[in-house]
Amino acid sequence: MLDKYYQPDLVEEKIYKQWEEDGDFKAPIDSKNKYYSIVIPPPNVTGNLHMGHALNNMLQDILIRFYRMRGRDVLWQPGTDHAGIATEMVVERELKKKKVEKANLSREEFIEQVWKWKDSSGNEIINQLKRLGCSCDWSRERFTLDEGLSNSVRHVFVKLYKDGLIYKDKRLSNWDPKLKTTISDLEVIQKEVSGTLWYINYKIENEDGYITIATTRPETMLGDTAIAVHPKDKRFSDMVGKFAILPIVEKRIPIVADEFVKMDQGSGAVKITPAHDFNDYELGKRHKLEMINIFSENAELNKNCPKEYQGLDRYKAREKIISELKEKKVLSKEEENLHTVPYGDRSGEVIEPLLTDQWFVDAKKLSVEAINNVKNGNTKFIPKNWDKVYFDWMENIQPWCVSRQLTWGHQIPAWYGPDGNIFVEETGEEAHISANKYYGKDVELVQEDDVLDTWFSSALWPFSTLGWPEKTAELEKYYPTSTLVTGFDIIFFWVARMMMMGLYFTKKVPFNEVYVHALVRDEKGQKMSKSKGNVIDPLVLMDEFGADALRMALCSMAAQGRDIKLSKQRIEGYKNFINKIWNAVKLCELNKCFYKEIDSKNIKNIFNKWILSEYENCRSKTQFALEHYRFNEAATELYKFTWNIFCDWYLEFSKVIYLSKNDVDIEETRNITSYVLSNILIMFHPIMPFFTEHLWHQASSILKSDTLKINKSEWPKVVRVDKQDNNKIDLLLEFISSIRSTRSEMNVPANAEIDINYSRISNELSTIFDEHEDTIQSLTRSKSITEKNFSKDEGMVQVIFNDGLIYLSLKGIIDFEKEKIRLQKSLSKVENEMSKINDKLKSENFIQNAPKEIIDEQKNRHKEYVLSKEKIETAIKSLG
RNA sequence: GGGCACGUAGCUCAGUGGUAGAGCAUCACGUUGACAUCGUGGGGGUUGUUGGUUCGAUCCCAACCGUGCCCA
Repeated sequence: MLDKYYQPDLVEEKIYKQWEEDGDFKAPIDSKNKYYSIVIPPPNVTGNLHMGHALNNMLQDILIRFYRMRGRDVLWQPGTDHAGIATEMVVERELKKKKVEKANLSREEFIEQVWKWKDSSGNEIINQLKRLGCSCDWSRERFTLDEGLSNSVRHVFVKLYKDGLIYKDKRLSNWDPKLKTTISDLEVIQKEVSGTLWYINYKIENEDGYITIATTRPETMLGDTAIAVHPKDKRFSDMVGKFAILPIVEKRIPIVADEFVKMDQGSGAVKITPAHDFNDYELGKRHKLEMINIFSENAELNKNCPKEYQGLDRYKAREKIISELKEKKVLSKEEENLHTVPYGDRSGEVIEPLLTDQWFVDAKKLSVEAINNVKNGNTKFIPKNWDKVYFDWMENIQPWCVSRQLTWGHQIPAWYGPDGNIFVEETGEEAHISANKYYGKDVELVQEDDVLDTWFSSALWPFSTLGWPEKTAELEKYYPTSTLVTGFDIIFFWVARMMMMGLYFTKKVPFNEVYVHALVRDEKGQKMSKSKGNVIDPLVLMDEFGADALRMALCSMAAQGRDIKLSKQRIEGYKNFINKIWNAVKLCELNKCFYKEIDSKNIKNIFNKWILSEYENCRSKTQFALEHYRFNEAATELYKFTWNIFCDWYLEFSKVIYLSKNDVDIEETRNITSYVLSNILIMFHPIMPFFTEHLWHQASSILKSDTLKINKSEWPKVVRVDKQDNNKIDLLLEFISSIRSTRSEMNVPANAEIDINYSRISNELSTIFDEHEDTIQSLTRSKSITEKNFSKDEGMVQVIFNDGLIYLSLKGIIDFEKEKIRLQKSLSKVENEMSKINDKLKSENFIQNAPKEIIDEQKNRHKEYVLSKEKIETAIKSLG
């Protein structure tokens, strides 16, 4: 006998352990079934499970378990990435606590510290994924910095370099002065902030006049090398070609014309600092301007500035510049101004565009195939409209800066000779061989200090984790992966880059389908963030409601193209649902249900036929939904069937059968109940793995027992049942509902037994009364069903029902005034509907143009309403 | 500025070219041998606004209003 309640905290861990010990998640390599594979979006080693992870991984787990049950050879490849910046920040913080400064450690010493940290506290998130129930093949767990993956990274870097797709260049890139590294465009967040727009007069050389420029960053004027105006701007046309004198520095700079300048902004003239602004940089290249770098790596002014400014921080410098300009009386105006400022995603620091030597990937060339393969459908986005986002970015792609001035990561496999010549090879030995060839003698080489962007290694994830560049059996069997499940926020960071790398190196797309899911927000629709304090911790929710309830809640809300606003109440609702199933199983235990394969063509009892056909309807819809990533539909279908059909109706019907003396029916009902219940649990298993597994063992006597674990069960196959008599059940359900509704409206106490009377009913209904009297009595709490004409003396109240005349005898209970009001209300409802249909049927346009089925349908509805109307009117009249 | 979503019951959300649904909340009745983590029933909607296409629009189209996100 089952316990009173399901207690997730007592069983989840044990169940998971068992699955793992039994190797249930292991990807088969040798068998020859169709495959299904997913690579996990590798969470960052420093990470903790947040709601986004929970949704993302739960959806993957549903797909993985679903296809495993459908007999596919399944691989869910797990792992983590090394998260260069994030990890360095964490470890630096830890070291500081021990009074150790990173700067005092050698590269090797620091890396050793990071590995130590990773081994002790790095993989927290993996355990959290297990708590969620994720059925990854943990024996294949990978880390972007492990040996195999590092080999792939080096291999790719060298190949791209030799193919001319990676190059080193001095270019303007985003410099994070706090982390002292460059970051890619994608790691820069543009924020709108209010600031000041300063108008400064630059004197024209050898003239009395001046030109007024407007700037939000006056401190950069120390690096100005031109002033630009729009070529069509008449205000300045006579100044173009002349020189202006840069205040403070007192240096002559040209006034140039360029279409880039916006005439209606500021004064119409802008200062140009090519070494510290992306637009100015492009303009500077067009006009061959000098590029003067005025910042150090801390964003302090360097030796290219006047003495008194050197060493000043950029904001201090700004103040000093302003006061000096005021002194010189060349500051003509200050204006409040909204403008965008770039911030570092990780550090939160204002980013400084800086001219530095960096390594770049020629993404433009790689993007061609990446675009084509989405256009031709080799990779499909689901929902489809995400391909627009993908195309938009891909078509405007910029060179990808992949070098980082960090320690933790893949050190770039490039070596410098004494004269600075570069040798890019997979190993130091190979670099030496090339160098020796080049110099004709043995020389000392120094390896590049910089490491690669973490996303560079993540871009190889779908194939590097399978052993590439070796030709492994895994790669052969499971690549291209079937599906990638991810949030839209990393389409650029990750999906796009995997496409480029995958296609270049394997000549195949890395995944056939990309399912892009929503963002999880708080219940007010706000994005969850630590600073807002509105973070809902999935671990806390799992403690409170169990992993399954959380999974079911997320699943039923995972509608395509819509964000999820998660509330506790919703999760609690699914906890209750689990309890409902639990109790249904308990009832089946009491009724001695047992599992046996069924012969669907040979079912005798009408209720059993009916539930099987309802079940099949649910089964096929659920399967379809899961095949098409309609997670919420799958959850809803199963929920509705289980609660509103199986429990609310079928189990109630079955109680009546068990009370009968019909042994054949009882036997069959026990069997069918068990069959349906088993398959409900199997279908729920991908969504709610723990409690379905637990029940499988706890209630093994009544459930399908050919597999020891539900985990190993097969997804149910189609069942074909005779649906001929389903309309009888429909009529019965409708009849019972009408009686219940009338009882309730007449305020008949729920436990009072009543008499049902009828006259002038159809043969169909008459048969139902004959065959299902017990059921009707049980489900309507009535003690008799008798043919009898209306009699006011017996307190008869008419039931609003389409067939015959049905009355409840409510002698002593009935309140005639109340009854009149009730009937009037029904009447006006009916009249309202009738007039709507009447209007339609009267319209010639409708009759001429609408399809025949629709017209017939409306006519039928009309007929039914006419009957109801007559009946209600008679009932009202009879009350006097 | 460009682009993409979204606007349906008090709340959170499904859905459909022909009777608009669910969960939660709410109200009434109820502890009958699975379940009060429950049962039965009720109330609650001008489907953001205005036009257009159509016999018919909540659904398709356009504009507008409002909200959110992405890109510049």
